[in-house]
Amino acid sequence: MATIKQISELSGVSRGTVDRVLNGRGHVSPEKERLVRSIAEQVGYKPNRAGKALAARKKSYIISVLLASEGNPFFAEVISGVHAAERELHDYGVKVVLRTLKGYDVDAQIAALTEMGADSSALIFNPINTPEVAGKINELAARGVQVYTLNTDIENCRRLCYVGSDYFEGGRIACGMLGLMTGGVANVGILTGSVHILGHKQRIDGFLDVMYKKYPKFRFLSIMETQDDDMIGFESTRKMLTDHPEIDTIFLVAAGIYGVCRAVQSFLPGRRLHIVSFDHIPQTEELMRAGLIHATICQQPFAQGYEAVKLAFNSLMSGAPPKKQQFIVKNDIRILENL
Amino acid sequence: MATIKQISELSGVSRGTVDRVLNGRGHVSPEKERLVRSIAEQVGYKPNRAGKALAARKKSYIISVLLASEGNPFFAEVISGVHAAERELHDYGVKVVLRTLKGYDVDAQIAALTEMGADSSALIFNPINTPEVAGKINELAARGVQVYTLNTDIENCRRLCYVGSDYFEGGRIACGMLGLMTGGVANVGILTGSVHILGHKQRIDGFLDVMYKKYPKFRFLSIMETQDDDMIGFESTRKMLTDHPEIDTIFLVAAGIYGVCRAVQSFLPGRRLHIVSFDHIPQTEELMRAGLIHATICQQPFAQGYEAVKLAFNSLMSGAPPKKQQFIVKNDIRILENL
DNA sequence: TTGTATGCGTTATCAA
DNA sequence: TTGATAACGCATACAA
Repeated sequence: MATIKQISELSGVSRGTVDRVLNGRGHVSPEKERLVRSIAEQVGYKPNRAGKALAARKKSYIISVLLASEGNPFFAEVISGVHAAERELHDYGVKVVLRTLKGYDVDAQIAALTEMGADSSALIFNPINTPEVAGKINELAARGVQVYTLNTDIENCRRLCYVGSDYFEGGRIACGMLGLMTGGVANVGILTGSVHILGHKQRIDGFLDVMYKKYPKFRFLSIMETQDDDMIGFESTRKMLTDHPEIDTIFLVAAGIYGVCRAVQSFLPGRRLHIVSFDHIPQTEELMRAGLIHATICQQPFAQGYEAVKLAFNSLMSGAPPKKQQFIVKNDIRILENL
Repeated sequence: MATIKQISELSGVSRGTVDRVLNGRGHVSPEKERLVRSIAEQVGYKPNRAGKALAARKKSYIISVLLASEGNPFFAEVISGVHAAERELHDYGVKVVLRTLKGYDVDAQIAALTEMGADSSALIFNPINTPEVAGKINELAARGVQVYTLNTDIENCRRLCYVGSDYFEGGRIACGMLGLMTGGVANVGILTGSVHILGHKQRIDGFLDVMYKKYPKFRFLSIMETQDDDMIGFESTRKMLTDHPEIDTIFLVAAGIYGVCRAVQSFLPGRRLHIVSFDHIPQTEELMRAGLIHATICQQPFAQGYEAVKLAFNSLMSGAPPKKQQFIVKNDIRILENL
């Protein structure tokens, strides 16, 4: 409602001084500082984003996005969301710079962060969960760069907000779906990406949570890793089905789903297993059309990319950090009919 | 990229003239008009929303939202979405005026449209599908009011865009879910709101589409109406279950779900039917916790309200109508674990 | 018909 | 330490 101009009139100081106070630029006498602050408080001053945006065009903000996404089709939609936000914010003097990395190499990620952080107002990325990366985040934050984590979070650091899904809930949903599909009776095998990856572990925890509380007739027989790889997934599944031919239900926690499904087809031909997976990539669609996977839990990748950029923008424009430390997108059940 | 100022410099005419041409205000000589247009074309002029917004603050745009929502809890989330967009756009000189009506009275809706249309730049509402309302939309459009339909569409009129779900797809998903839950064998009863309401009919069409193509062992035994009312729903269900005690699967197309579920409990105590419903209202949650309803198809009510307002805003600010005539939100499967 | 000046809210620059 | 002023892109009232 109130503008800087009004505050300057009410307090009898110039607009410049009000600006200096409100944006903490210093060089203001303590009395005036107090005066302006109290008046701004009274009138409930909130900076106007349109005005800020217009002024910002002269020296525009840069929001950098760094994704370890190359070769991982899941991120295609995340990137679409980033681009959509970019188009929407283009008029407001914001530049969005996107950079991708292949694989999860800590040194490469930190090098990229260093480079991008140099000229960015905000930095959005999917962190590798190591102390080195956390330290880098703190360093950037200390230099005034707003850091956001996307899709994956990291603990004990000064990131402003995590944008992503609730992996534990995702696992619970997967179990709930399998419960509905099997009538509550199932011999379950789990294929995860890696037991060391936090998100995968949380999905399994969620799955087991529902299983123990709600489905006493679920028997959990085996868990193996795919390393997010189709070949390893094939081999793991072969072994699992050989050791436990009574498995009729598979919980696919991560990638490598094509290899797993091929193994199912090869070693249990004609048998109809109940399979639930995560995310929606081209292979998922193919496997669902083939009737191998029956449901997949999605985590709104588009919204993740879009919201992360918008959150950063709003924070830059309003001057205040996000109110919530987490922006959790809803998990989304997909079956063939709503792929 | 290019601004009005730059175009004026390139073309050697004043900013005022460029403005007159680009916004079709007339009083410009044909030659200058052609000149300015060709240059604007060349440089790919797109008006800057921040600048427009700032200028608009002097005489701000009004976006009116009219919802036949009173007494219908489904719309609570739609309204939340409207408010969220309002907060977001507040800085850009836009006022959002919300008004609600009780029930679906054509005269009342038209009267409200007339009143709100008088001082609105854009009008968003869920139309009753009658020629009178269509005529009113055309009248408003002729007077320069941008009209958007929300949640429900209406044919043969000059509304700019429909924001809502795909009801046919919703029905297909419901059948897909029941297919998964029943193993493809079911005796189905359908309880719709009214066979005369287009959205309800489309959901049933979608359901039958999947049923005939994919589930040959589904037997469709009976369809009755609830009139969106719990008492009528109870009575209809009682009759349906008496006439067809073999029913083990219920497709709940619309409201009145509480009455239906109570009837199921009363007349088939202990029997576990497969029930799928639409939308997420407090009753739905209660019935799902009680294990009566197993899945519900939601249509992103929040996004509907939010996107409709934003679409109107973007259109007002960019001067161009939405590119798409429909903004279809995804249908969303919910089970107990992701309510 | 055309051009100019002013203001929207904010920021940056320059002068005092 | 302060204040005045110009600029961002657009719209409009007014002057020519």
